[in-house]
Amino acid sequence: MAMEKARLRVQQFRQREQSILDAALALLLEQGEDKVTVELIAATVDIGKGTIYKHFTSKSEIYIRLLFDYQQALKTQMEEGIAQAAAGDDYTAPAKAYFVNRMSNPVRARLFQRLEERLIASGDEKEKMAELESLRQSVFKQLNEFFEARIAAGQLRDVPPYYYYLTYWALAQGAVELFHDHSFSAPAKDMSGLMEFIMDVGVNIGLPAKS
Amino acid sequence: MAMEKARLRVQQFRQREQSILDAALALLLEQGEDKVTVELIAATVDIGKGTIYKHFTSKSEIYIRLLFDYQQALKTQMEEGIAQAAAGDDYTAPAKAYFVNRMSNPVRARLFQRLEERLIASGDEKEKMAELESLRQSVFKQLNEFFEARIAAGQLRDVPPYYYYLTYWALAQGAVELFHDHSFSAPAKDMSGLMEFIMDVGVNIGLPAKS
Amino acid sequence: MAMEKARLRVQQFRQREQSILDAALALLLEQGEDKVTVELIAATVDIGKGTIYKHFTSKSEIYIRLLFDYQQALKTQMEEGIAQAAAGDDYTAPAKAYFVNRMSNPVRARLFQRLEERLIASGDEKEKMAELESLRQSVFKQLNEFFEARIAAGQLRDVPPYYYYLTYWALAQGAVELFHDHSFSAPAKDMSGLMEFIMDVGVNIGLPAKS
Amino acid sequence: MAMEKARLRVQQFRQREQSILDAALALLLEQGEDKVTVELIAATVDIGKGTIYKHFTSKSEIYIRLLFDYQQALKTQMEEGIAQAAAGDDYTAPAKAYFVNRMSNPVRARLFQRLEERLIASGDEKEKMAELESLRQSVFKQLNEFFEARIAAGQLRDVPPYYYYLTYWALAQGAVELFHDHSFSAPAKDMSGLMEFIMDVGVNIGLPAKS
DNA sequence: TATGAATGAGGCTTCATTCAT
DNA sequence: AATGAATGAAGCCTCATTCAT
Repeated sequence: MAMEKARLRVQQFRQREQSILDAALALLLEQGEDKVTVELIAATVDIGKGTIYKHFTSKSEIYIRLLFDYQQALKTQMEEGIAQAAAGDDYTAPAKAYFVNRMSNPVRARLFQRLEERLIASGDEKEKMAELESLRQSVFKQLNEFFEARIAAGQLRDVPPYYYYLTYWALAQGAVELFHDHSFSAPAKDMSGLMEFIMDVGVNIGLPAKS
Repeated sequence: MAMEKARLRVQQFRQREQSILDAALALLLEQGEDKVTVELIAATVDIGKGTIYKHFTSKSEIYIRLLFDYQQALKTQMEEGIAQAAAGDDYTAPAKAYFVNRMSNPVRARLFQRLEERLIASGDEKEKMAELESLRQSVFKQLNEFFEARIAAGQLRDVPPYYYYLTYWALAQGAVELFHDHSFSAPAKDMSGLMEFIMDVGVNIGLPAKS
Repeated sequence: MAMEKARLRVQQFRQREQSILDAALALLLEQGEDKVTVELIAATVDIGKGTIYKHFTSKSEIYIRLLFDYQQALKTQMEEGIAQAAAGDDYTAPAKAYFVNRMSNPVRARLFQRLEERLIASGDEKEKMAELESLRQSVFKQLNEFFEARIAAGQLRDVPPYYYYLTYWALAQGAVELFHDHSFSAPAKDMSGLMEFIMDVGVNIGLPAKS
Repeated sequence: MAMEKARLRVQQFRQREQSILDAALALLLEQGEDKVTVELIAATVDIGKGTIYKHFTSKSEIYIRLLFDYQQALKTQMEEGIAQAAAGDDYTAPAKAYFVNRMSNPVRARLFQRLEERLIASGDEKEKMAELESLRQSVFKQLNEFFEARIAAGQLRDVPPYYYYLTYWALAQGAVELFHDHSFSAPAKDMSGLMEFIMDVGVNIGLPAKS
C-alpha cells in the first residue's frame, strides 16, 4: 500500500517533468528561443519557478533533454529505414525516413538545430552534448556501411560514402529552412509538390542515369 | 567655404556609418549574434555608444542595413548569372552564381539567415523588412522567367519553375548549415570535394538523363 | 507493550534529533555556514527535509541548539578549572581550561562565534538567545569571584576583575582567528610554538613582575 | 573649455564611485554583510541598480576596493609607527599604531576581516586578493625586521620575531571581537579602561620583568 | 509521523536605450 | 553632433519553509 503510494508519487513527478518538457517545446516552437524564459515555462505548466529546478538543474538541461528525446526518435527511425533497405529492395528507405522525419515538423527540426548550436556555443553541459554526438555518430556509422555496400554493388557513383548522406542531410536541412522561411510561401503555394520534388532529387542522388 | 565644410561633415558622417556597419558585421561573424552588444560595436569603431543612435534608431536597424547590403549584392550577382545564361549557353550560371555567393562565406550566409529571422520574430521594423522582401521577389521574378523559358525549350522537366530555384536555394542553404555544423567535420574531411559534389547535384536538377 | 513501543519511538526520535545536530555541525565545520542548506543536512542524515521541521521549528533553531550544547560544555570545563584553582595552587587553571577549549578546535570556536552573531543579527529566537546569554553570565559570575579573591589576596593587580577574564577571552579569540587566517600560515610555520607563547602571555596577565 | 568639462565629468564619476563605496561600507557596518544587497546600495546612493555595474564589475569588486583602501591606510599607519620607533625611543609605537587603528573602529575592523574571508572562500578575484596579500606581507616584513632588531638588542625575549606581531595581532583582533560582542557590554561597562588594559598587556609582551 | 514536491521572494548581472552636457 | 553615465526591465538561479499525502 505504501509502496503503491510511492510509485504513484514517482509517476506524478515524472508526468510533471514531461509536462515541463512538453510546455517548453511548445513554447519554443510557438515563440522562438529568445522569448522562452523559465518563468514563462513555469507559468504555462502552472507551477512555481522553483519547481522547474527540482526537475532540471538548469534551463540548459531542459534543452538537452529535448534534444535527446528528438535524437533518439530520429535514430530509431533511421535504423528502421536502413533495416528496410537491407531487407527489401527499396534502397531509398533511409533517405525517405530521414526526410520524412525532418519534414514532418520542419519548425521542430529547425528548433533543435538551433538549440544544439546554442548549447555548444554556451559550453554548458559538455558531457551531455558529447553523448548526444555519439548518438548521432552511431547513425552515421550505419549509413556509411549502407552506402559503401551500394557503391560496392555498383549502384551508386564511387565517391566517399559520406558524400551521400551529408548531401542528403544538406538537402533536408535546406528544405526545412525553406519551409520555414516566409519569403517563399508566396511563390511556392504548392508546398507539398515542392517537397516531393526535393525528396525526389534527394533519393536520386548519385544514381546512374535513368533510361 | 561653409558649404565645403558641411559637405565634408556629411561625408565623414557617412563614412562613420559605414564603419559602424563594417564593425558590426565583423563582430557578428567573429563572435556570434549573442555576444555583440551595442557597446562593443561602439568600442570597436572607437566612438561613443550614443553616436550609434545618431546613425541608427535601434540595434535592429543596423541589422536591417546589413541585410539590405547583402541582399543587394546577391541580387546583382544573380542578375549577372541570369544574363550570362541568357546570352551564352551556360545554363548553370544562375545556379552557380547563387551557390558561389552562399558558399564563398558560409558563416556570413548563415548569419544573415539568422538575423532576418530574428528581426521577423521580433516584429520590429516591419516596413523595412517588407522592402527587403520585395528586393528578393524581384530576383524571384527573373528566375521564374528564366526557368520558364528553359522548360518551354524542353531543357527541363515541366514542373512549376519555382521548384528549381527553391530546391536550389534549399540545397545551398543546407550546404551552408552542413559547413557550419561541427558534427560533420569528423566524417567529412574532404569538405571541398563534398561541396563540389553538392553543387553538381544542384546544377543537374531536372536535367534530362545523361547519356 | 504499547507503552514500550511508545518509549522506543521517543528514543528513536531523540536519536534522530541528535543525528541532525551532529550532521549539521559536521557540515558547518567542513563546508562553512554559507554552503550548508537544510536539504544538505537532511540528505546527510538520510531523512526527509520535512522531518527536520518536526524536530526544529527553523534552521535557526538548529544553530541555537548547537550553541547551547557548546556553551554548556564550555561552562562545565570552566567550572572544573575554577574548582581546581580554588582547591590547589594552579591559579592558571581557569585560563588554561578556557584556552584549551577554544584552541583544541579553533575552527569550531570560530564557527560558534559566527553562528551566534548571525542569530543576533537576524533577530530570530531572541528568547533562546537570552537563555544562552544567562548561561554565559553564570560563568562570568564565578570567574568574577575567582579573580576578586586573587586580587584581594594581592596576587593580581587591582583592576576590575572582569579585565582579566575578558582580556583572556580576547586573547583566546584572537588566537582562534589567527589560527584560521591563511595570511599567517606563511610567516608562522611554528604554529604550536606560537600558541604556547600566546597562552603564556595569557596566564601571566596581571601577575607581579617575575624575579 | 571642453577639456575642463571632461575633467569635471571624470571627477563626478569618481565622486559617485566613492559615494557607492561609502554607502556600501556604511550599510555593511550598520546592517551586516548578509543584509546588504546591490539593490540596497543603489537605493542608498539613490542611483539605479545598473549604475553600480558601470563602476564595478561585480559586488565582489566593491568589497575588494573597500579592503584595499583599508589595508592601504593600515599600512601607512604601521609604517609611521615603525619609523617612529626606529627614530625615537618609543618602542611601543608600532604596537600602539596597530591597536589604535583596529580599535578606533572595531566594527569596521571586524567587517573587513569577514569580507576578506568571504572573498577568499568564494574564490572570486583571486588576483586582486593576491595583491592585497602582498600589501600585508610588506608590512610583515618591516615588522619582522623591527622585532629582530629589538631581540638582537636584548630588549625582547628571543623567540621568532613573528611571535610578537602575531600575538599582537591576535590580541587586537580579540579585542575587536570583544568590543563587538554584546554579551560583554554588561560586565564591562568600563570599556575604555579595559581596552587600555589590553593594550598595556600587548605592549609589554616579551619585555623583561619590570623592576 | 515522515516525506519531498512545490513555492516564490529575493539575489546578482546584462544590455538596449535615453538624455543631460 | 558626440558622448557615455544612468537606467531598469528582464533573466537565471537558490533555498528556507509549507503542506498534501
